[in-house]
Amino acid sequence: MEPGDSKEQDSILSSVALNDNKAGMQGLDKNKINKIILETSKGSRFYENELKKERQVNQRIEKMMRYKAKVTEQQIQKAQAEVDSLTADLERRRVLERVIVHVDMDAFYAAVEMRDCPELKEKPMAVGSMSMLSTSNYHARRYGVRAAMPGFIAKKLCPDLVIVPPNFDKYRAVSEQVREVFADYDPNFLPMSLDEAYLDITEHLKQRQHWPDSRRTYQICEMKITGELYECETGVREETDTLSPVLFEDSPSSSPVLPRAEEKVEVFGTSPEEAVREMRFRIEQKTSLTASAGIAPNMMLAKVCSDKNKPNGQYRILPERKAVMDFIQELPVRKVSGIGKVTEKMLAALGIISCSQLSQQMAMLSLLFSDTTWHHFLQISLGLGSTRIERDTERKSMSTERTFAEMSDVYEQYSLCKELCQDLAKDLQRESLKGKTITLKLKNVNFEVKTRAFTLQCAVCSEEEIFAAAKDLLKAEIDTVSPLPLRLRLMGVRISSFISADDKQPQQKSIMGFLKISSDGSSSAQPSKSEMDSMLGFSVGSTKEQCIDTKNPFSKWQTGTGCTTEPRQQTFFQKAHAKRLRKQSEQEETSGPNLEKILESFPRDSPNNCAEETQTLARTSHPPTDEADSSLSITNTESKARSANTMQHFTCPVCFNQIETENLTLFNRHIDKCLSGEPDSKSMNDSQHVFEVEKNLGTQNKAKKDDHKNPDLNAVGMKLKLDKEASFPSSFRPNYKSSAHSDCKTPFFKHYKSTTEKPFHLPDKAMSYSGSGSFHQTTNTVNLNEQPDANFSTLICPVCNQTQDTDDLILFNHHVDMCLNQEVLLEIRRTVPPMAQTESKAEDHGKCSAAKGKSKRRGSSPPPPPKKTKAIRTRHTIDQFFKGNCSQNL
DNA sequence: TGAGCTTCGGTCG
DNA sequence: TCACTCGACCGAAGCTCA
Repeated sequence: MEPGDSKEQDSILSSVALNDNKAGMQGLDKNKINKIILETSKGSRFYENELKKERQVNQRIEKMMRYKAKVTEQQIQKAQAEVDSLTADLERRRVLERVIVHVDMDAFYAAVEMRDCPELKEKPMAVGSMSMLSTSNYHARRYGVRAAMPGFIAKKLCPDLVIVPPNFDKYRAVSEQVREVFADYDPNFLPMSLDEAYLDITEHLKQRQHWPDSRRTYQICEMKITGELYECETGVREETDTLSPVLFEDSPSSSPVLPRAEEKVEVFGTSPEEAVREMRFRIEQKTSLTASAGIAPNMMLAKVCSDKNKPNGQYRILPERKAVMDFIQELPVRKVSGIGKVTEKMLAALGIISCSQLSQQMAMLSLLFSDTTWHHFLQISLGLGSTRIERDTERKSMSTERTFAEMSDVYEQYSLCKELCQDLAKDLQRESLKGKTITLKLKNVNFEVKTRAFTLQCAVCSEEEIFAAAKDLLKAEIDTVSPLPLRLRLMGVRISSFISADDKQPQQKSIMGFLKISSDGSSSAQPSKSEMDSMLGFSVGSTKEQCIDTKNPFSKWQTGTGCTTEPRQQTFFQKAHAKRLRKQSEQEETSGPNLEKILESFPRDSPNNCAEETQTLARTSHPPTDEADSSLSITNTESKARSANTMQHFTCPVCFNQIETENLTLFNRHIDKCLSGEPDSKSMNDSQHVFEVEKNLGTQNKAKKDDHKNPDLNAVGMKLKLDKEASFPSSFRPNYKSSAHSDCKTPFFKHYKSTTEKPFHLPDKAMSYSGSGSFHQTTNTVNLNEQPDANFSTLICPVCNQTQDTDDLILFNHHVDMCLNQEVLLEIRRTVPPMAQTESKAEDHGKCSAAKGKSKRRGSSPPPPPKKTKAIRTRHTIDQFFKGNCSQNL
């Protein structure tokens, strides 16, 4: 089928056409509305992209139908047996005892605006903008104007439409009032958004049976006339005719008419219907807004029911199997939350429109769809859903994105990326979350969406850490289309793979922990006073695994952490290191170089340089590859050096010589040469005044080494294998597949520069940790004879801090193992709670399934939703509905 | 082979 | 007057790698 084909135009209607699956939109002239929508959309890039998506769905359907045609009778019979078995199991476990209520405020945002601006009451209005509407009132819905419709199309449908910009602070305040009412019926109610919630009122109803009438009696002013608690809700309007600003004259409400002013009081009964009517009455009294509700034995049904008599109505399914099945039989599948237009279309292709048809073809569905999907279908067809309202379900990801007019300017793109990371970091910190996977989402001007992600080895939460990752993903995309500009219309940043609360505190002392010498992750080349203090053991240090360092001019990735929001504890190795430093410090007070002086030999880096970094990257977005790979991490400093147009002193982290240059590319080359073992004439000419003590130490060691003359050591020592790509253990490197700039040549050992000795001599001998407490040499061969002091190397045990006079890494590993066995175990025994203790803690908090690998995020009532309408992470997903039953039934 | 990761796309309001 | 299709979240499929 060719684009533009009339058949395809009919088809596309399902994509851009009116979705009238919403209260107040029945009986509209859909053809007329769709014609207008089509005319307005046609020819746009959006429309073209929708056509493309439509074709993809059609292909999926064709594929499904081809598969269906090949299904044999035998397969069907086998599938039917499985369906029957599962059905019987589900039936056995059917729970009808709970009374679940779904409450949904009617046209919430629009209703609030109409309440506060009465002249809007009689007009078609919507809340949103010309590009997108959040909701519309019922006058507007008669024209086909609905939520998630672009304002400009809505204007075509209804030229008189008044579009009011949203005021989320106001909606949040009203929502809070509504939630106060909810809490009286179920203190553990589950808010789904600002205007929706699930409640389990089973316990409330039990108590309610014993209440005197007086406790169920309300005056118009929401005053209980008698009883100990004489309360009057605030914000009550005295006049009845101002109570319902939404003006739903055609409301199919099944609830009794609310009391009129002259009646003054209303006594509510003890049944579920009466309790819910009372709740809605109180909401209306308190906010002057109406709500609709559904009452059913589970969440899935309650949700469908709340829509049944919308607006300002309620509907109940009795807790009997027959009542449930009668309700389900004729229910269109599209009415079920979680079944959208694509699933609806695929089911329609199989002749399935209603839930009864769903159950008739379940065997076939089990062959055509994944297990998860057809299990969902089966439960829908049986009218099953979650009977437990779980408030603290685990959030899986958090993101933020923005749509804008075309953006091709690289500088703007990086700036926006930074801004998004900032927003995301704030949200993360608000919910005390840390995640490991950073995803960049890009939508180009043709509406094509791309996501690019990578996963770090440690969870992060700060703006800098997120941006460090996101900017590289962005750079990779910019480079991909280079020299053409990346023409964007949307950018988003997402974080996922959250670590659980328990994981936030390390439970195991690892060798990795040792290598995080950076004390607080501030990671400027010049340690701060606090960092110094920390290194000297005067304050706690970080325990986090390797994080991105945006500020270190030498290293994009380095040990240490920028995760600064949590109280930090020193690892065993950090303590050992601090202890060592303390000793050295004491020694240096009388002799030897001052620690701070040595550290000053590193170039200073601005503590707050991310904006600058963004600019740098933006302006040098297409650097020559050879420069980019080795010096990306230095770009920031480089830019500053360039912009300042001054000579800067840099200390090579490999040979430790000071290099004076204004061009960091040269400095990078120097480092590369050092790493590869080549002499660098420039560096050799530069001053080498810094490490006298180190040289002395080296000389001593050399003398000792020469004494040994071990033939085995010579054999190994002349040609050591060096992992040029990473001069720190490979296991510390982040998983960075998605970026072309993972090359990291200079990190890690910079910290040791702060000491008067080289604890690992890693520049000379790169080792990687094998994971079992030992180090091993890796890959590239380097002739150490070409390096100063290259014909021997001194290894210092990271545990006991004693110099090991051997080049034999096997011997060295053996020594480290021995030390680890002794000291680490002692330390772990002393500081880490026994495993059993941790597990019992998890059990205390977790419910049912909470004792799995993942731990639930815990906490009491969440604060008002930080992100627009999202109050709690659960959504109306099929999964959510069946969660309770799944755990019970499946 | 299966766990983990990445990408795509479905759903909701 | 004009404006010209969002943002958040989750899950499945497909891929990679040990």
